[in-house]
Amino acid sequence: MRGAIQLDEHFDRVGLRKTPQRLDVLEHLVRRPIHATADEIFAALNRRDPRVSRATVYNCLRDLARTGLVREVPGEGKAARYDANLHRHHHFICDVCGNVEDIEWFDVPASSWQTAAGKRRIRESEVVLRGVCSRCA
Amino acid sequence: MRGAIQLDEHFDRVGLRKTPQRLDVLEHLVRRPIHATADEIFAALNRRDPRVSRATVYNCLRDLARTGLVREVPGEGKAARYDANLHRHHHFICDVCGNVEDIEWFDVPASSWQTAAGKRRIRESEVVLRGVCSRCA
DNA sequence: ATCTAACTTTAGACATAGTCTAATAAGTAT
DNA sequence: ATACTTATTAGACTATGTCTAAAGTTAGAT
Ligand SMILES: [Mn+2]
Ligand SMILES: [Mn+2]
Ligand SMILES: [Zn+2]
Ligand SMILES: [Zn+2]
Repeated sequence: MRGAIQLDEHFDRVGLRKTPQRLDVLEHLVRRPIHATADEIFAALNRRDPRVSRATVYNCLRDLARTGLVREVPGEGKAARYDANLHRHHHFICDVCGNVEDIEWFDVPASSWQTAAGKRRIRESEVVLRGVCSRCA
Repeated sequence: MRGAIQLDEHFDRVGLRKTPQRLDVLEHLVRRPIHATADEIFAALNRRDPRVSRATVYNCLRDLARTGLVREVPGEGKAARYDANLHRHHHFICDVCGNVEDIEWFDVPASSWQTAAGKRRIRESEVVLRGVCSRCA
């Protein structure tokens, strides 16, 4: 889906260099799809290589997000959570443990929000489901 | 809708005192329904009465949220935004100016998410619409 | 291959957002 | 009035995020 070739293309297209740090941040998000915070990523990468800096993790996330390789997940927590799952999907937030889980994409038809949206130009609609996850049930 | 009597009842029911600070925080959210941050509320209240403390604003928001008089709005910004509109409604976030606007409630039918939600027990589903607001268009 | 300019990382200072503590103030019960 | 509970306050403290300047790295030109 997003192999080495497409990554080369992407970084080339958006004018960013394919650095080890950027790949490490991206790989962490891909391999542990738990919608990690910047600090969780920093802790993991810095444990394996103490030279990696906090600023770099923030820089990488900013650049990866700006160019569309990752996205920020909406939610109430105080630390931003990131997502490398680029398939269109929604999110579920557990009332008990706070974990953020992916929900397979389903469409909220324009007919639902058309009237309520008025003159606004709608680009996308994401659903945030809340409740109790299967583990906490 | 939420007059003095219901407020008395509410504070009584949840075992909180109806203090001036709590009422001021609540009133600010009601009268300027722009989904303000804690710091925006603190700045406004502190300007009118320099004795009001930052900690109190955070304490009030925490207590009002815990007892259901206000709620936190989902979004990517780094500061939490609060909402005293207790009607069920969705939100729109402008790509350009970042303003958070209310969207009249519409239902995302269970049939939409039932399959994707699996074993999770769903309590509510909120929609976050994104695009360009009427002012930025 | 070397040079050069642009890009990136890094440490740490700085800024913003939020929590906690201990003292004071305000309300409630006896 | 007194004792007790709850709430507010200032400021210390923690957490999250941004910025700066120096050093490291890479791509492209010569
Ligand atoms: Mn996701
Ligand atoms: Mn709202
Ligand atoms: Zn859970
Ligand atoms: Zn706008």
